[in-house]
Amino acid sequence: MTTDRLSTIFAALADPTRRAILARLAEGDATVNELAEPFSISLPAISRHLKVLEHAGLITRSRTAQWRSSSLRAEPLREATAWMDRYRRFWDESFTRLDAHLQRIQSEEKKQ
Amino acid sequence: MTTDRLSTIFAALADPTRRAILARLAEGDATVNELAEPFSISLPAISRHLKVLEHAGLITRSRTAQWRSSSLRAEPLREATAWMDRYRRFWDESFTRLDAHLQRIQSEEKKQ
DNA sequence: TCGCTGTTTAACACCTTCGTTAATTAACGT
DNA sequence: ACGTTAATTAACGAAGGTGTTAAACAGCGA
Repeated sequence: MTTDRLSTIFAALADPTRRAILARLAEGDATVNELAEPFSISLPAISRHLKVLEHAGLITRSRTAQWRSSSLRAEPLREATAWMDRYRRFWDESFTRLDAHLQRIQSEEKKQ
Repeated sequence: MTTDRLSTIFAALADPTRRAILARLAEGDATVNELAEPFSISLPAISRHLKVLEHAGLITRSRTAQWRSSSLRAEPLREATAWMDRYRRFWDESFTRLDAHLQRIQSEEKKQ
């Protein structure tokens, strides 16, 4: 149930191991072994996580010799953020103030 | 596997039906029946989606008489956005410019 | 070619998620 | 009390995610 892009992105982010991998990649490209090192899970498991991230567009992969290097591609996060921004006024103070300001203007316009 | 807050939030957002429900709630509170109306899935299914959203803190629920009204509580989206913001420099142009600016300042400080 | 290192694929188990229908609970109105 | 409306819980099945170990594949280097 679901193959839309946003769902894929959010699903990819819904795993702490994958988020940690992204965090690691933010510091620079890394091989599968390097990425696996901090975790107590097997290499095949990491390999699958990388496949999920790649499928979501959150990483790209290149190979040199027998090493496969992953690099961060955070553009999908922009999409995700863009979606969430629709709800910003429900939490963001400055947005609330802006909203109040606009309402004030509106009600003043009505008076005239 | 996983009960950390951020995972719960992202997992909740990884479903298009749930995102649509949030979109609907952005226009105002609604009962379960009202929320179910646009979808071709059963009421129990909607009821569970609401439970997922509630568990993620994305909605709160109140009851009056036999109706249970849901209302949006987007604060968790702020948390999610906050997490993603760490990667903003990987996609946002203005961030790149800011980054370049900061690096310029830093390297100039080193010269002195 | 052989062996080593790095990584993926295969096969399996387990648990969770998502949907269904049927039954139950809750509160209202008569 | 009874029937109706609103919503949830129960019980079940299909599908998918995550992890494991063992086997396979890929590329290097002697």
